[in-house]
Amino acid sequence: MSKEITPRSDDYSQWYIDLVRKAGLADYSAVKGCMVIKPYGFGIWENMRDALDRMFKDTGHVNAYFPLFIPKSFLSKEAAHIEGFAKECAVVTHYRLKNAEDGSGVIVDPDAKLEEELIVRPTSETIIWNTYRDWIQSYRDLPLLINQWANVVRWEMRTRLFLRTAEFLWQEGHTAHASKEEAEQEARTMLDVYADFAENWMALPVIKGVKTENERFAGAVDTYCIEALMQDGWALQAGTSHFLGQNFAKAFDVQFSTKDNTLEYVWATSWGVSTRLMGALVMAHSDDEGLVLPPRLAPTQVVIVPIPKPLPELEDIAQKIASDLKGLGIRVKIDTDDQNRPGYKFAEYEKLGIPVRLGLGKRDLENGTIEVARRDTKEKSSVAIDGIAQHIAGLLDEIQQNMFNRALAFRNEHTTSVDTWDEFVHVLETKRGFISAHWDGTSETETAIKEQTKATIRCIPLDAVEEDGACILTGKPSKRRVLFARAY
RNA sequence: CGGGGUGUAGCGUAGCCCGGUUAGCGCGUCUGCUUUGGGAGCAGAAGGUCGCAGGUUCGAAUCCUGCCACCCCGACCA
Repeated sequence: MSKEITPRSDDYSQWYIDLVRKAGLADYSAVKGCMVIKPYGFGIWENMRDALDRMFKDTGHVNAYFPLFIPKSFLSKEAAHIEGFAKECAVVTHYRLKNAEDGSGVIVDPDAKLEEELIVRPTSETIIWNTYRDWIQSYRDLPLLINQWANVVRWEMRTRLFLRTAEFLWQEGHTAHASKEEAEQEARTMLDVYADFAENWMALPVIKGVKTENERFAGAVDTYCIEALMQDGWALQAGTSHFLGQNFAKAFDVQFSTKDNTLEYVWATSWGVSTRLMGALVMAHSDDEGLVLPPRLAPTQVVIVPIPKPLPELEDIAQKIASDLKGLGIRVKIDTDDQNRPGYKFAEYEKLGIPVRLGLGKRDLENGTIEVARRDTKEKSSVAIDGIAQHIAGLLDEIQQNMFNRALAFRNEHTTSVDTWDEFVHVLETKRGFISAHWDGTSETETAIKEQTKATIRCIPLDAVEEDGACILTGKPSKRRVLFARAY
C-alpha cells in the first residue's frame, strides 16, 4: 500500500489527483486551470502521439500547422459552431505592454488595442477552412487530408488534471472531400483508427458509436465517438470524429470544379484526440499502489534493480541483459542508484507503473536466475537468466493483452441492459457503468433523463441491433437500445 | 457566477477560540558512519516575509478590516 496515494475505495477522485501528481505525470501551475505536464507524463504522451501519428500517415494524412490566433469574425461564420464555443473563448485585445507611470509594474498599453480582436483557438475549423478556400479549386485538389498537432484553449470553469484543463494538447484532423460518401467514410475510418489505438496501444476497450443531437459537436452533421468505461463506473469520451457535411464549406465558400465542370461545395470531416487520453489511461488501469502502464506506451518497459552489495558481477549481468533487451527493441533502464534500498525502489517503480521489474542479487547469481515481477498482476517469479530477453519480450505482450482483457471484463460486468425506469435508476445508483436501454429518440426525453439522473446518452452504438422496445422514461416506441452513463 | 473551505520550510501539519520564551513536529534535503532480496538505523546540520496590506496593542501566526490565491460542491463542458 502506498503511503502517498489515497486508496480508490476512500475517494476515487482524490486517488486520481494523487496518482497524477505523485507519479510525476503533471502538476498544477501558476495559471488557474492550466497544468504543467512533467517529463514522465510527457513521455507517455509522446508515445501516444508517435503511435497515432504513424497511423495517420498510414491512412494517407500529412501534418501541417495553422495559427494559434483566429480573427473574431471567423468564428461567427458558422452559427452552430460559435454557439458551442462562445462561452469558453480566450480573447486577445491588445498587443503591447508598457511600464506603469507610478512604477507599479507593467500595464496593458491602451494605445495598443487591436482593430479586430483575436480568439485563442478552441479548435481550428474556421481558420483552416478559411485557408482551404484558397487551396481548393478543382476535384484534382481533393481529397485534402491534413492533421495538426497543437494546443487549444477552452476557458473551463472547473478543471481536472488531464481530463479537463483550460489549455490542452491534441491533434485535429481536417479533411476535404469531393463527395458526401467519401467524407462519411473518412469520418468512420478515423473512428476505426482511434478505436484501434485505444484497444491495441492503451489496452482500453471502447465502444464505437454516434452521438445524439444533444451531444453532437457544434457544427457537425454527425459526431462519432469512442466511449470508454473508467474503474468508478463513469464513462469517458476518448475520441471523436465528425462528419461536417458542407457546413464549413458553405460558411467559408469552399467550392470546387467537378469533372463535369460544375461548381460544388466540398464535404468535410474533423477528428481529434487529446491529452485527455492520459486521464483515461490512468483511470482505466491503475491501482492503489500507483500507475499501471500498458507496455506499448510505457516510457520504460523494464527496469533492472541490482540488489546492491559490492558485487561488480551484478553490474555486468545487468548490462548484458539490458543490451539483449534493447536488441529486441525493448525500452530498459538499469537502476544504478546506490543510495536507496531495494524495497524503496520496488515501491517507487510500482508507483510509476513500469510493466516489468527485474531483481538481481547474490542469490540469483548463485542460481543463474533473475526475479521477474510484473506490474499488472504483481506476480513475482524466478526465471533462468539464460534466454531471459525472449522471455521478457513475450511477457510484455502478455501484460499488454492481460490489461486489455481485464478492462474488457470490467466493462462487460458493468454494462447492464434495463427495460424499466426503476431498474435504470437503481443500476445507476448502485452498480453504475454503461446502461443499455431504449429511448424514444427525442432531445426532450434525453434532457429530462439527464436532469433527473445526471446520466447522458454516451452514444448509439454502431453495432446496435434493430430491436423493438419502449422508452424507459416515456414508454414511446424505440427501434434500438442506446448506451447511457454518467460521464466525465 | 453562487455556496463552503484553506493559506505556517520543498511537501504534510501543530499552534489561532483564550495575544506573551528563540513558531513545534513528521517526511524530504545536506554531512558522516553502519546498512541494502519489499518504503533502513544512529548522530549532526541547513531550511520560515506564519498568503498580502492596513489597524488594535507595550507586544500579533493568534484579535479586527480589506484584498489576493488556491481547493471542494453546484451551473457549463471534451
